[in-house]
Amino acid sequence: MQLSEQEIQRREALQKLRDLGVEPYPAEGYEVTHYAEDILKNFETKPGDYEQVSLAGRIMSKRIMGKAGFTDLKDHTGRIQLYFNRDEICPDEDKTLYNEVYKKLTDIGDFIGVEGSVFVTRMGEISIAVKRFVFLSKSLRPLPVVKTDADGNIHDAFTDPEQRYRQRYVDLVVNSGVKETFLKRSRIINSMRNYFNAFQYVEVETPILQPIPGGAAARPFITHHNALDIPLYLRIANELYLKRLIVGGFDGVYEFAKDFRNEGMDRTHNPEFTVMEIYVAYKDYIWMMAFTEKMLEQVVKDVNNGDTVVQVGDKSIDFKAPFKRISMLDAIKEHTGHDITGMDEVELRNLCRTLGVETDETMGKAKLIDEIFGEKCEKNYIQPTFITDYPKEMSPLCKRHRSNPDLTERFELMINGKEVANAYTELNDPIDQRERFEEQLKLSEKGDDEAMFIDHDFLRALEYGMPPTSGMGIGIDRLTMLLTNKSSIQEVLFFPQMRPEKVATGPKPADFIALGIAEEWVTHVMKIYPSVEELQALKPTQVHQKLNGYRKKNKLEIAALQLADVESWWS
RNA sequence: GACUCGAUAGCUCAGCUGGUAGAGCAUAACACUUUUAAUGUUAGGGUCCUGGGUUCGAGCCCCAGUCGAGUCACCA
Repeated sequence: MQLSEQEIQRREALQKLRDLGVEPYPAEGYEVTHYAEDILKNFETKPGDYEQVSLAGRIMSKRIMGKAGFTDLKDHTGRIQLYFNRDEICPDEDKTLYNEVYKKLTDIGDFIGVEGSVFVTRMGEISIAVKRFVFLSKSLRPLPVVKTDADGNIHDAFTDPEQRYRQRYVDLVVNSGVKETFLKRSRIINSMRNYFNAFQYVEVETPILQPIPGGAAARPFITHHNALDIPLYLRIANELYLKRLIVGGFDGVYEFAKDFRNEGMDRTHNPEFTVMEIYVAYKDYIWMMAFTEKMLEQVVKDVNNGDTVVQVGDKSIDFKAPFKRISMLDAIKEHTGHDITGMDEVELRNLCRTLGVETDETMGKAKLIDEIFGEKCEKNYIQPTFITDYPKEMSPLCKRHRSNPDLTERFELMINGKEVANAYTELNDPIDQRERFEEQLKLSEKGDDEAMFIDHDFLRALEYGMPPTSGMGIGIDRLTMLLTNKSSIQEVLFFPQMRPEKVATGPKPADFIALGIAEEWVTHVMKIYPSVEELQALKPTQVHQKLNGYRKKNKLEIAALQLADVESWWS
């Protein structure tokens, strides 16, 4: 491994610490009595509470000035300044702890624990006068140093998205605000969970590995189970399992589920993503609309200091319930001026041409309508809006509309021009469901690789009887993007999927050690012979002389090689 | 999948018709007892993403590739 200058220096510092009897990676825990945020917030009103404090965290910056030095410590609540005074740290003659250990052997990134008292510097900054400090963990790699000046300008920000996503741990340490996004994500999920639990609905877990990837139209990931010797799919949805639970007698079930879809990746798509799905018995989609808008209003209030208005880019979005409701056909009428009620496929195709919406031969009636909606209407719904009553062919798991057999009882919730939630009055007629699956099978035979499989066990469950049920799914990643004002899904996933990093293909010391070369020799051997192959292409005598010559020339403090040793590298 | 842009020191970035690489921060050394992006002086640090090509000479020009970002398409 090729170490940079700074990495070598830190390894040397590590050794010096040990030489001085300081353990850089102690085994025991460290007792923390206070946190940075608490001290900064409350010291001035109750200074008496902070005469003796103990904190632990990471060193973020260091400013030494002779016999005193300032260090910024970051714990999980924030940053606070530490004041190290030489004679305070080292009251006796021996000043090593200050001059060596503190001044030279602590680095940005190290974890330390400090004890001391809180005071205010002449510059007016609340700080900790350190009396004792210990190493908790030495950092061997330099962190990027991001500085903020008095006006709040950020200098030398760590901005390269590739590095930020691949090394999220670094991003979290040095970039303020990143952690807040993820804390908010957690609060969004907690708020939703609390809302459901208040209704006594039950949080459940259903299989991620599924023999039939059902519940949505998407290409799945496939894997193989060795003992059963069958293919298994990573779920693309959990809908069919949650409905089985409704069949089994649950009144309401929900799951925060990771789903997996083997499709393209971009700003709004990650191969694995989180969806919350909820199913409630004896309800329909009308009820579900009211349930959903109240839930979202509550979630937004919970994460937004009680406010229902969220700033997203240059738009203000108000989550105050009730949301606007409009049927898909009315939406199209509103934004295109055309009433498509009762139009057949030919008429729709002509309309698409008139409107400049691209079509192709394989598109059926439903797909054409969807295309018009997606092209002409979707982007207009900035404020939360329920789009209702979708064409039947688009929704094979959704119940036929009570007053129009060509439509289904479905809604999607559009916010900021994008779909955030999707819900149905669930289809519970097993005969109808079987027919819909069979239509999907025909699509599949035509080559649609996203058409749904027939799940016979699910049909069997429906045949035992499922109560009228409404279900709703909401994309947690996309909701989080909205509420944190992020335009990329990668900003709301800790570890977004990335292409694997290229591994250095160069030779590894281990390859040479495997030949029997002594460890002390390996780095030198590698300097002369970059690969095992190049070394072994030569004669042992030649290598033997060359290496011993190298040893002499560079005055290496290691024993000369014997020819027999060198010869053994070829065996 | 198509197009556009990017990859140079640990980090952020500069670089010239094509003539062996620069700055700030970080690092090391010295000075300095309350600093605020601390400061001052000095020093070290680079396979200029990879591989080919053109050229006397390539970080720069050409070709191919890798990775990333953006736009579009596809997908929900």
